[in-house]
Amino acid sequence: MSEGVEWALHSCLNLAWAEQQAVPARKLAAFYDLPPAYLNRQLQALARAGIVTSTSGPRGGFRLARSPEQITLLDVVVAIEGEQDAFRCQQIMRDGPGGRSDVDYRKHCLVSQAMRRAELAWRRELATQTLADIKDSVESRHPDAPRVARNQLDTPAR
Amino acid sequence: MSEGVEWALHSCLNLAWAEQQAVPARKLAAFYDLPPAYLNRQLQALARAGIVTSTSGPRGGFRLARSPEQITLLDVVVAIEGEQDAFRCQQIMRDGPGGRSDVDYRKHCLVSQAMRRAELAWRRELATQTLADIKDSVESRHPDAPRVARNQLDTPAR
DNA sequence: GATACAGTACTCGGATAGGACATGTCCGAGTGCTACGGG
DNA sequence: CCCGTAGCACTCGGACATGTCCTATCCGAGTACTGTATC
Repeated sequence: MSEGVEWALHSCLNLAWAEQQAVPARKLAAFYDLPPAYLNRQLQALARAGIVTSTSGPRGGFRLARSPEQITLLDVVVAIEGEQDAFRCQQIMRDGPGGRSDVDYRKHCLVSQAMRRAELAWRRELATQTLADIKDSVESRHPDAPRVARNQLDTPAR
Repeated sequence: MSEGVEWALHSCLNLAWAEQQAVPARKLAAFYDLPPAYLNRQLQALARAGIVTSTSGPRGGFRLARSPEQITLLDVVVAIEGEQDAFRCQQIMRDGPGGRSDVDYRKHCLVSQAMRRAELAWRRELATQTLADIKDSVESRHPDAPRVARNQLDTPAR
């Protein structure tokens, strides 16, 4: 799995703490000392998925497109990794003895079904947890986290 | 995820139907029209993991190292994909504000914990299902599957 | 006929290329701010 | 003092290199079989 997922999740948390203030990729990258241009690329993926909105120009940047309660971890993972499952059945049974080309073995092959069951368990777990859940957990353990984040992210007064 | 996982699972099933007769990689590959040398590589990984045993020379090949009841899908996946998790925390919080280099954020970072929860659900589902489960399901749905497999895999009498 | 032995064909195992995707970087299009000049 | 406007700095967005891992292949080491010659 791409490490961009980790970056995206932490960045979304920071965006949540930034309230609705637009934060440029440069600042989100500086927060964890990440390559700014590359993080920008991941944030673009989040924008395409409708998780964040982007604004160009000065005072521009990214902000959450909806409240953290309505953003699941699965949303973020899918935005970065893509829709397709990790295990994708190649339907090799079609070339086996008795294989039919008019059968969709992604549904009928029992190996595929078993792997899909595991994949669904994974997705269900990710879909259960929202960004707000993690945010609340962090805040209850580190009450000053929001203040620290805002301090780092807010544009310094000129 | 590597497609070698799919090949390995189907090949293990075929090895189960071959009973304890050694089957060379060439025949397992011919079963689904796969590249023989590359499948051999995957089978080597299974051998290193102790899932199958290998025998060189004529009448040699691979056979299951233990009964299908004692081989979980997780065993096969780990043998091919490796031990490490799909999501591996890079501990970017170490470079963030208040980050400590003496803290293992793979355990303490809540993002990492949430991702790990999902990963554990996935692994648990894979560890629950054994090769025997799939084998029995296939046999109950296609009673002639074992015979077809043995027909294809057994060395023709000379 | 039984046996020893050399040759052979077959198999795994690891070393070796090729290609696809993740990673990382750079520059252009667009936008809002800012400062200046005029009314 | 207020307003319009030109310039500018900043941001995203996509196009362009680089590295790493999956995919695929080939050849050598080892082994069991087979056939033959000998006793």
